[in-house]
Amino acid sequence: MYLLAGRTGNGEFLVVPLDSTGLETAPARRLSFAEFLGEVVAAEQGLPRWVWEDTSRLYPLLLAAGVRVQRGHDLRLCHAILRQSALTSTSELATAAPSRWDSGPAAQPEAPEPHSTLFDLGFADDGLDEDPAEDDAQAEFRRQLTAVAASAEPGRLRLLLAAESAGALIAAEMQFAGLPWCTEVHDRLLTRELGPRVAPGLRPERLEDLARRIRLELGDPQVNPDSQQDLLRALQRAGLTMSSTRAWELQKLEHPAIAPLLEYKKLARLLSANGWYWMDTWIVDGRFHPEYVPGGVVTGRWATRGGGALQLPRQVRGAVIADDGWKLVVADAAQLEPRILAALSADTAMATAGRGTDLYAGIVASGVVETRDHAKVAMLGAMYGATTGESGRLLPRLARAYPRALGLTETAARAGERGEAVTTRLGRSSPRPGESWLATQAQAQAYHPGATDADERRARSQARDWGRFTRNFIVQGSAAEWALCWMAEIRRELRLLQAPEGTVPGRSPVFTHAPHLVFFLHDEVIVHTPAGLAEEVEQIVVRAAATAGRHLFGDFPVDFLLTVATVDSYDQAK
DNA sequence: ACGATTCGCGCG
DNA sequence: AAAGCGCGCGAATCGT
Repeated sequence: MYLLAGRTGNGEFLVVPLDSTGLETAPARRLSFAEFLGEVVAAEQGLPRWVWEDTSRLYPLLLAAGVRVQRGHDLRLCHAILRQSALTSTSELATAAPSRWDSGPAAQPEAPEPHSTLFDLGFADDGLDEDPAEDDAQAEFRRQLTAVAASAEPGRLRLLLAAESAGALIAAEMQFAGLPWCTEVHDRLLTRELGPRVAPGLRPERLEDLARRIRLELGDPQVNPDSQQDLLRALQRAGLTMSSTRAWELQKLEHPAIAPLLEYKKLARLLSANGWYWMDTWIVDGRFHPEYVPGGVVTGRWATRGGGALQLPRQVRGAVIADDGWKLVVADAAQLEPRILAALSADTAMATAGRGTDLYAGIVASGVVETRDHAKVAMLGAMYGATTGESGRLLPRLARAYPRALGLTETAARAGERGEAVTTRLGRSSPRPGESWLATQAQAQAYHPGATDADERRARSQARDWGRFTRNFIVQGSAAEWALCWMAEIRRELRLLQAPEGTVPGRSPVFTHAPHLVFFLHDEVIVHTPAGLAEEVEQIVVRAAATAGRHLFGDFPVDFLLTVATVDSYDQAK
């Protein structure tokens, strides 16, 4: 059963029961927020799917009131998928003129203030926009159901929409719960690396020392190591030939200034990206509450807004510490993208290489290449479109051993070079290139009177760029789908784990008493769990990976191996 | 003075 | 070691 929910113009909530085609089975009910909460809790007994416009705007209100739901359908996210998908390209939804449903990803009215966001604003705040007429949402839902039903792959699309919507619920829940963060440990780490905290704008002691040494070794008392051009000029004056100040270029050089400079760059990065200012801004009551943006990346991966949650450096992961009596279960899908590629292309040889073992090691064991590093760099090259270097040299050997897998990436690349879209396992299609791309291609056609050699070169290079994008899209996007299914399954099973105690489904202090997801990083999750349940959580996470594999690829025999660890702090994992 | 762009680097 | 994909963010620098 579906329950359509939304807000009316005057702050009331509307709930409409719908049948499987999106038609109402009972009149809409107008409810106060308190009534709405009661309705949600009561309805959860029947495991409905909540249909609403935007999970990221409505669900935080429920979470703040202590209410969770199990299943959802996010109209905004699902619209974006169906609008673009090659599987639904002839549907009314895809062919209609652009509407408000095409306004793009989560147009946030204002940047969230870290200290006054969803966790404490409650629902008295009127800053939220009102949902427009519910008719509109219902009509959109019906268009979506129709588009899916008429598509060539309704089963896959249904799974994709369910997974995307589950992701939206999880994203809101993870932001609400937050990642356990120990500011004392973080502060000690910063002090050990940088020296005692100083006022913003000043260099901590260690950085100041290093800056002094750099100036001394370069014989330039003025040079500012924070200024790239300043630094580049000073390095060139010291006789070093280089075109940038990138760390990997510096590493190749022999000069007494290089070592302190590399150290300076590392520490300056730590200070500016995850220093005391970051800590004060983003850690609230021992929790890091990043804002996740499901569907924020073209391929279907998540993005985040603020805090750089998806770039948490290994350096500071020691500050992610489980509460007393709790543990972190950290799980990482091993060589996810190559495994996805093997399954996508039904390449049984590649799947066999990864059966029960590190896939790169399996490639070595099959005699395709000599070392694990070679296997890895060659695989990445195949998925990213490398042509030169080590990776380019190894590719032919990989192609001989795994013709189906490599054939799939090549086909995807050729499609992109022609300006065509490619589609993931569950039905997310890549965007078409823009007008300027098409214009450049047309311009370079041989028969075009104005075309020059330079035009042609530029067009070919641009076509190859787009080919590398589509080549990667199909793998990265399908891997993102697997990860969504994995996480949705973990969430579902965690809920069953806590159910037997006679709790009310919609209302339970999950985030203080029961295992729950607290972090997601493309192919990695963290569950915060009471220590006594950690073993069961590990089993759930492993089982969920196998289930996700079956959901996407049926019986195709590819393993999705995980590295799983139960730890007290994030840096203890792998 | 201030918004947009570039560089460099963190993550997968 | 680093080029081939996808990102976000901060500081310096550019452009107005």
